[in-house]
Amino acid sequence: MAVSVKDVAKLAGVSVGTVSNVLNRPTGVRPQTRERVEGAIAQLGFIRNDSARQLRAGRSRMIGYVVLDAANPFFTDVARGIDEGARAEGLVLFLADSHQDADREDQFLEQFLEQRVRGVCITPVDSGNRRLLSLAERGVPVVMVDRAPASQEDRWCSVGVDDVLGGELAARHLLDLGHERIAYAGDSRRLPQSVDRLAGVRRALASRGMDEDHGVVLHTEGMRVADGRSAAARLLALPRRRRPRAVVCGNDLLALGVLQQVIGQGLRVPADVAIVGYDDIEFAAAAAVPLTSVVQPRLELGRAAARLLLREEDEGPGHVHEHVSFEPALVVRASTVG
Amino acid sequence: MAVSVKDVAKLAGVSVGTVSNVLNRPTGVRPQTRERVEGAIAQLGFIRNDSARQLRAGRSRMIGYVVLDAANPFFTDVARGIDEGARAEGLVLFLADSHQDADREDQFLEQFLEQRVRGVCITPVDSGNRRLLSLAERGVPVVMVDRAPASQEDRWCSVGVDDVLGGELAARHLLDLGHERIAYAGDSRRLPQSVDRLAGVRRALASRGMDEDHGVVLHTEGMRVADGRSAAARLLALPRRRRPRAVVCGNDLLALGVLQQVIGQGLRVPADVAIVGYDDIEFAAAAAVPLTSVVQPRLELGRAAARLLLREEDEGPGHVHEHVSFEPALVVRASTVG
DNA sequence: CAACGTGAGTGAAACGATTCAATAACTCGT
DNA sequence: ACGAGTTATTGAATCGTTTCACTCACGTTG
Repeated sequence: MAVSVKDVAKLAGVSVGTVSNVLNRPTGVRPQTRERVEGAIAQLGFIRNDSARQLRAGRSRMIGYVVLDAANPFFTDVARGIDEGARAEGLVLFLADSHQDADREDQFLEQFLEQRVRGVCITPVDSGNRRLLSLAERGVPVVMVDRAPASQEDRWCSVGVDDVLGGELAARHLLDLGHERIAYAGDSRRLPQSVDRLAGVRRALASRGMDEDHGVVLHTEGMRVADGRSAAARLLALPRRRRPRAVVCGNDLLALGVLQQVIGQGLRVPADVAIVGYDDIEFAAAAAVPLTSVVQPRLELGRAAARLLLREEDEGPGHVHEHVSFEPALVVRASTVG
Repeated sequence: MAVSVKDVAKLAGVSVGTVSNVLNRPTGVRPQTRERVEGAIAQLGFIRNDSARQLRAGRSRMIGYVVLDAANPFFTDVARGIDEGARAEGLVLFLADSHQDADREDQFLEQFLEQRVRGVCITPVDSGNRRLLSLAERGVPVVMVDRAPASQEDRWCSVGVDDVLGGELAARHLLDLGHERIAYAGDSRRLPQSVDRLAGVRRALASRGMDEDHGVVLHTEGMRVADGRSAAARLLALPRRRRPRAVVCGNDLLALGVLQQVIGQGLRVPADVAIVGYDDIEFAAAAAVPLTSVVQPRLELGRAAARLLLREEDEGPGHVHEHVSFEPALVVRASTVG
């Protein structure tokens, strides 16, 4: 049924070696022979079997990117950046959505391992994952995406944005507007990004000599729109006096959820509640009240990840892991001023 | 370097066949032997080489889904539906973003072909693509997603929503509100979905005895937010008298773009311009002015696609292609009434 | 006790492309 | 016309798994 190089060789009256040469090193095959082979390929509808190639080569041409939530435009933008870099080297990007679930993440990593991927980019749920270590130990390039370089992390490369600074920018902006109490909404029990952003908020408060009392933490179960709605519900349930009139959100999806809930309750933004998002996704500017948000250079993040991955692959065992960190910036819109 | 079954066999003191049995048919291996093998596997950190398995098996365990725009939440939701179905059968979903570019689409299909995927779901840019036909001819299940069953299309299965009806619902709603002129924005030069939705708008106009004059078509270059902004700019540039005060958009991203532009010009929605979107993505409800939109059952669409794909694979050559069509519905929000 | 079954394990062959040392077929210069 | 040098082609070996016909050792049975 399946057409193989053998069939092509037979039809063209050459050896399999020659067919392979036509496929991989066309120069070095006499034009006349080449045409004959190409004719046979076309006539038979031959298509290379990638499994066989990979088996022989000992590795594939894929790289994988495991994200927390494929429905979050932030990650698709980063993916675009990685894809650009990978494509230039003839590699193909395989996107995997962990839905912020450690088991799924593990499954995907297992898949990647079995597929002998060339490298893995990941924004992990569980960075202590066995297989992740396993990958790294086997010399498969692993790049942590969207994580600021962890202290002693010498197992892999990373690209990230300074999340503490991002949180601080957001909070300082609100403090400058005169807010005395600031809430932070995010999944800070599980995601380091959220932990850092919260730390930034606290740092801003501290730098103005304000203690813990001025901050309220709204822990969420995830970082999606629905989680934002429920966080806002909890916020609004606080006694009026102690309720912060400003919220920093761990990402824009949360912010959109908070916004919906707040408006739905008949309150006004930013008059009654000011909101700062994070990521500045395309929809942030188009929201009911355009969102003030912390911008991250998404495309650059992806490009840098691809660059690091390729470099590690290139350098082999002698490679020294690198950590690239970008700076966030604040975009001010109507959700905080006006 | 790489640990293979051979190494495992040697360490466990059994033959490679037995190792394979432990891996694939654990019952039928004496517990004592099995433990020895499993021990060796753990000790050596053995990991199956999927390329070799696939080569031997003659097929992979992947299915591919080629979308027009991975940043459009509509597609990620459909993907989730497909993923559900595929996962249940032990298959892995591979997402590919064509960016509405025929060349990219073709590249991905080539990849899939070489990988010997088990099936392909696709929302095509170019449904006449050679490789797509090639896939189908080779007996690889192909499912067209988000396309109403084309007339004589007997090459593959399809799942879709009645786009003509969707367009009609949108337009009828506006006509009921008293609008006399209706604009349609979308990439109707390339995307059949958009062509159909436009046809629906026209049908609605015709059913009220209104001729072509009452419709204005704003052709866009794609279906993203930026395309919506430029379409709106063109709309607003029309002489006041002839300018429609209602727009049906080919999808919600376009609608969000239109909304942004219209508001940015200081006009009001829906007072000055009423807007209807399409898809009802999560962000539609959270927009500056919550969008009236045509809902499609995204998850069901994906699930149905997976079901069709698996059925075709199951039935083999005797399979008769099926076409599943869902009905759209309208969700009315503030962008049209209020 | 010979014939038969059964359960456990073996090992060579196969999957399809690539590689590479070994030819074969040329062309030159002398 | 001979050897050296170049270019084009060959085909066996290889990658790691799975499969399957086979062996072997033990009962069971008539």
